[in-house]
Amino acid sequence: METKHIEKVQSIAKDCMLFKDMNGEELSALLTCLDFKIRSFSRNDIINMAGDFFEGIGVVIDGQVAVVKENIVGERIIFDILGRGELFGEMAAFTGVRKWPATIIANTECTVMHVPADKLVGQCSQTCTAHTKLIMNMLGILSRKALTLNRQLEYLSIKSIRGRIASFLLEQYKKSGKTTFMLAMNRNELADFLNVARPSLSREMCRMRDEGMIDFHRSSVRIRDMEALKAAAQGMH
Amino acid sequence: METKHIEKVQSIAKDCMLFKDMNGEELSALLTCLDFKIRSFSRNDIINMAGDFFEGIGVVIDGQVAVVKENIVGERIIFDILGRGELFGEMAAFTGVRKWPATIIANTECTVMHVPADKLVGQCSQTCTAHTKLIMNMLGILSRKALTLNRQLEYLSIKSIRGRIASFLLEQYKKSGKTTFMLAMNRNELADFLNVARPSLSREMCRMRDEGMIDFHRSSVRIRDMEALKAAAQGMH
DNA sequence: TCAAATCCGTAACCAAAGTTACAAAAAGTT
DNA sequence: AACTTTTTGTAACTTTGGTTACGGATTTGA
Repeated sequence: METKHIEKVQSIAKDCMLFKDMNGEELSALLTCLDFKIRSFSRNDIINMAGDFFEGIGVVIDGQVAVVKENIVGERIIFDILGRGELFGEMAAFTGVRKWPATIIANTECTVMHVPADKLVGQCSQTCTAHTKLIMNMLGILSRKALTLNRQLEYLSIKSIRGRIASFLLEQYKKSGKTTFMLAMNRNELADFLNVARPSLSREMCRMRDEGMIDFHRSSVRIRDMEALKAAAQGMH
Repeated sequence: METKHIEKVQSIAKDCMLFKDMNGEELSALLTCLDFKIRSFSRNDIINMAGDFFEGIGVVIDGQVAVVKENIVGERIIFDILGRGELFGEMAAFTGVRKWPATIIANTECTVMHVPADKLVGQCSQTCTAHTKLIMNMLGILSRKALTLNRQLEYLSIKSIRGRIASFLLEQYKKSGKTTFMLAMNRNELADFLNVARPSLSREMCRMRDEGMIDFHRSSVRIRDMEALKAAAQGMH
C-alpha cells in the first residue's frame, strides 16, 4: 500500500459513496486503517469468482466491472455494471459469508481496490470520526443496492418480453427525461439483462416498432406512443 | 409509547436481529430514544401500501406479515413472509426514499412496531452504546436482505418451471436436512412465489413425480432421486 | 483500405408454459 | 351428517418465447 495508491484512492473519493462527506484529513486517516490492495485487470478477466474465498469488498477505481451470475449450462445474467467509485461484495462483508455470492468480471480494462472485511467492521484502534461516517455511508450504499435488486426483481417478475422491454424503456425515459435516448447496452447485453433470448428480444422490439409504439436504430430509441408503451408495461396488449 | 409497549418490545428482543447483543439496560435506554408506535392488524389488512408516505421501518412484534408487489393487472408476487422479530422498510430508511417500495399485508392477525427513519439514522443526544450496536445490527440485516433478494432473483432467472421447482425443493431439503418435508405454502402461494401459473406448477410437479424424481401429497414432499433433482435445477432435463 | 470480427434483424420450427374449464378431494361450517 | 368452500389435479387449446441458422450492416484492427 504505497503513497501512490493512496493518491489513486483519493482521486476517486469524490465519486465514491463510501467516502462521502469526508474531508482530506479524515480520508487519509481512514485509508491508513483500511489495509487495502489495488490491482489492475484486462477486459474479461475474472476478478472474483462466485464460490471463491471472500477476502473483502471491492471498489472500482477505474474502468468498468460486471457483476454476473451463471449456472453450469452457461445461462448468464448480468446483475449490474459498475463504474468508477462503485462497490461490490458489500453484502458478503456484513453477513460473515466467506464466499463470493456472484462473479465479478472486468467489463473493460480496470483497476479495483479490495478492502478486508474485518477492517471495515472492526472499530479501528483510535476512534476516528471517519470510521463512523464510513459505516453510515455503508448503510446508504447497502440500502440502495437492495433497492436495485428489488428493481431487477420487478423486471423478472414480468412474464412477457414485451412487458419487460416496455418497463425498461419507460425507465430510460424517466431517467433521461426525453423520448429519444441511447441505450447503454447492446442487444446481447440487454437480452441478458432482461433474461430473454437475444433473437426473441429483437423480434419483439420489431413488433413494437411495426405497431408504431417505438422506433429505433441500433442503440438509439424513440418512444412514439407513450400510452401504448405504458399499457404494454402493464401487460395489456 | 407506554410502559406496556416497551415491555412488548423487550419480550421479542431476543428474537430480533435489530436488538442483537444488547442487554436489558441498553435496550431500555435505546427504546426511549426511538419514539416508536405499535399497532395491531387483522388478516389481509394492508399495513403499508406501496407508494404511500414512508414513515419509518417496521418490526413484526407478533404474527406474520407478507411483503408483496403487484401491478395493475393484479399479478402479485410474494417477496417475503416475515415473522416475529423481522424487519421491513429498512431499505427505504437509509436511502431517503419517501415512499414505500412494496406493499405490506397482514398475513395473519399481527402486531407491528414502526420506528421513524430519522430516529434510527440520527445520533441520539447522549452517545448511547446501544445506538452504535443498533447501526451494526442494521448493517447485518440489510446485507442479509440483499442476499435474500439475490436468492429470489436466482429463482426468477431460471427460465423453466421445472428448474424453479427443483431449486426450491433443494433449498427446502437443505433447510430441513430431510428428504421428506412439509411446504409452508399451498399451491397457489408457491405458484406466486415462483412466479408461474398454478396449473402449470401442478402439471410440472406431476411430471416430476411420474418420472420418479419426487413424490408428494398436498403439502408433504419427498425427494426420491436427488441426482435427478439437482440436474433439473441446472436445466438438464 | 481491406479483411475479420461483431452486432443485429429475420425466419422456420418446436418446446414450454399460460388459459380456461371442470371435477375430485379435502377442509371447514352449520 | 350434509352442505359449502377451498384446494388440487387434469385436459384441451392457444400463445409465447427459445433454438438454430443465416445474411447484411457496422465496427475494428492490421
